[in-house]
Amino acid sequence: MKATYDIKAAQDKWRPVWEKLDPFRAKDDGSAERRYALTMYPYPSGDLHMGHGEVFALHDVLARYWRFRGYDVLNPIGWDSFGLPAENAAIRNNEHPATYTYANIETQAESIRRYGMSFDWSRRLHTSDPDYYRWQQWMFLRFYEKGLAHRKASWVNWCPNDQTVLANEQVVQGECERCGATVTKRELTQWYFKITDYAQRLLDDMDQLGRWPEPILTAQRNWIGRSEGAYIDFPVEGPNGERRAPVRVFTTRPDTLFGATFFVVAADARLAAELCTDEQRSAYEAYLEKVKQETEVDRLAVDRKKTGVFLGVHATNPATGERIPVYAADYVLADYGTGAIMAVPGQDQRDWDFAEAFDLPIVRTVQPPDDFDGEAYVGEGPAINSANDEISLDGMAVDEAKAAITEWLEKKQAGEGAVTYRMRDWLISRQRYWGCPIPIVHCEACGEVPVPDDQLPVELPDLRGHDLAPKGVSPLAAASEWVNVDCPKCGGKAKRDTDTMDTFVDSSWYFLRYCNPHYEDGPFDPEAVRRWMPADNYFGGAEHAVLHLLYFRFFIKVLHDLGMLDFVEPTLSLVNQGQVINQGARMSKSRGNGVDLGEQIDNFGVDAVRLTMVFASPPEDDIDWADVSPQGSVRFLQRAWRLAHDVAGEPGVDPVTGDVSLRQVTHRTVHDAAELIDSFRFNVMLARIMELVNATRKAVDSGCGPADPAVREAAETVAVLLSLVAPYTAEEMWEHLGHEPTVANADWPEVDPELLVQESITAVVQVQGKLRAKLEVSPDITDVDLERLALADANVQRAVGDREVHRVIVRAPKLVNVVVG
RNA sequence: GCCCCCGUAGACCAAUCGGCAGAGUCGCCGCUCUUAAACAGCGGUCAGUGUGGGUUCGAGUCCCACCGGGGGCACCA
Repeated sequence: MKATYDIKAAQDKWRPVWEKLDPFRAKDDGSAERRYALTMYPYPSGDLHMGHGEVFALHDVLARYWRFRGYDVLNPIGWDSFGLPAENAAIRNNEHPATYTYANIETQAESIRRYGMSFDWSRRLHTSDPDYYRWQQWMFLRFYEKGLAHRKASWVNWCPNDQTVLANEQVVQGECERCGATVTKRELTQWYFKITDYAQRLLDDMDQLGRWPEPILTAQRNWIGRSEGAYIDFPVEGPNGERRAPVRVFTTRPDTLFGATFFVVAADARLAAELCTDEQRSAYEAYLEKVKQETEVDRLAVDRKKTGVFLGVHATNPATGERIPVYAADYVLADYGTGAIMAVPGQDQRDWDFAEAFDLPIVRTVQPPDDFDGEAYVGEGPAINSANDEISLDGMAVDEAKAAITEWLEKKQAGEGAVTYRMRDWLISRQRYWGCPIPIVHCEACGEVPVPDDQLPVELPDLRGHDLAPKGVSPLAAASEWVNVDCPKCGGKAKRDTDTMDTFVDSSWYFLRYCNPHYEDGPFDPEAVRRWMPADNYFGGAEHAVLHLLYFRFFIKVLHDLGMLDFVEPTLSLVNQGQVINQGARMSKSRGNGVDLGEQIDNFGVDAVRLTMVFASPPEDDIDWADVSPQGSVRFLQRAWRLAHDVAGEPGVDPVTGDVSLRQVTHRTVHDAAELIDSFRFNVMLARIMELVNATRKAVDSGCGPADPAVREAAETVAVLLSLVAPYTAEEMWEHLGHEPTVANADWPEVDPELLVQESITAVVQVQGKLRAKLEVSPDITDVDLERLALADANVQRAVGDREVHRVIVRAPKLVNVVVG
């Protein structure tokens, strides 16, 4: 029976020691360069799950590594503790959401501690604490003063299950991102943050995000959806020829203006109702009623027939002077561009479909290729049918024609070049209880009145259980004592705003608060933030690509513009960990393939689970738990530990007299591990540690023996490197090797550059690209010498035979390639 | 439909600048230990890189097309 250690005993033994020594508290005293290691804070739903296990294990490698390298590391943890699951649980169990929330936080905190994370617990925060959301209300008021938070009436996404509105970002394929219910539309007055004002800067500043994953940047670019084109004004006249106010459209194809044969307004846009004549009123209203019934899913269905209704008025095409009919239809969106389009069936398939359904004329203004047999032609080609008395586009390429017609429109004051974005403003109102109240009072006399700063926080009233049952309006509306207040301005009768903020507002600034979480003079301590931000790395899931990861960028830009920050991006480095799946599929109750983190830890120990998480794949790849072997991780950790057990030399011995070949492996491993961590290749780093363990084992058993100073050096190196991933095992090793706890305070092994230099290197010799010989050469051999050696080699000469040597490519000291005729 | 990422042993994954396809792990096979088995240890095993072209002295790596998987956007004018 080989010597082993008991991981469970080690877990119980070291936790109190670490908590006493508390080595991971950020010093923030200027004694070392600062690094901010940020990881997405958890939502307190039950205990930690496998996903937390992965992201925490990965994040901790980096945080512990930076500390080893002498940085003063800020590695905080907190909880995203407002949100619907707690509220729904409270309704079910007739209790207060706080009860469920804070109980889960304690459960998770305990699990995180057991998991051996190097967090600085002194900075812990919860977004549901009044101390936290107070400052969110304060920032909301600053946004409000700048016109960046405002109320407007609009058709909004409504989740009939959660009984609340949703932001565009929270609707995925027409379904609620949270609960999966089919989203419907409602016309409501809601609070918005004007993220659209920042669309261009959100795009431009991506240049700074050099260490963000490309897929996230692409997703954000798609989401923002920048389009270049032009606004064009169309004069409108009523049924008897009376002139009406002109209507502006946005188009990306101003070059096709001559082909605009009709005009469409979004059915649900106010403009449609305004344009509609009395004769067409009932037809329009019937149509609008039908449109309103449609869900988002219906609307997005493919191969949908085009529908619409004539509004009784005509527009005039400013290029052709022709009267064209104006329709209302649901294929035009009210809140994109101007809510109205010029329809060019010749160059747009949607318009083509509508033209066919309503028997409208089709004029091509771009010449399709001879072999084109489709309907609308959207490709490149020379303009045709595009001339009037003042301008002719005929013969021009698309880009040239766009520029020419835009210039003409601008000269005629009938339009202008323009850019629009697909992204909409961020809808932040939620008709639910467990969130940050919006600090606005609605006064009968004064209208919207901000709650004065000195009356913050607006705390949530004490509601629980059935008080919180969804009724389509916020549960806060029923708390009459809370709702009815005196107007802060005139003292008259007023009511509090009863909506709460989207919890993505909470997560847009928590990392600023971490820098000094007990700061009392503002949402964050500007000096502390200057010292720590932007975060040096952020670990978290890719599911937030166009949610949190967009919102927090927006928030930082606004705070910058408010003069509160001197940077414009929250972090320049982001890593998205993959998901932990099982048997090729996401874990779920219905599949019955769930894996419980706690059970895995009970079976294999914390260290083996963490090691498995880090070793299984590159951080950004999914881990299929069916493909990995926590038992193999246990085996490796025992092997590593056994090295410490076998070391026979005394502590403090100078390793220089030790076995050189083992020392070379040790030093090479330390050197490479640093580079691998810097490039987030943690799985490869672990492979290198395993290699070192194997080499040391060999040295002990059949090499220099357990008493050689190089063996001690190697074992100590393994302990330090391994502590990044397996802190309990590393601590056991460190103690066994005769050192005081904690290994976290050990010095990062210094690399001796001389031990990285190899005395000889294997050069390969190819003939016609095929391997023919290997030569042991000095690493600093010259091209000339290497070529001579290679050509003299018997195998090479045989491969060359009597053919003529045309060319010899030499890449000393690694390779020679002989090209023969 | 448009855009992005990824395809390497039975599985998970390595392979700095284009330069010997294999570091590590799992699995499997054999041996050692054991009364036996498990555990553990030691040794071994298998691919020419999704397919087809191209560039190059040389391609897993660069380029093009296609196939397969994952993701984003999508009636956005």
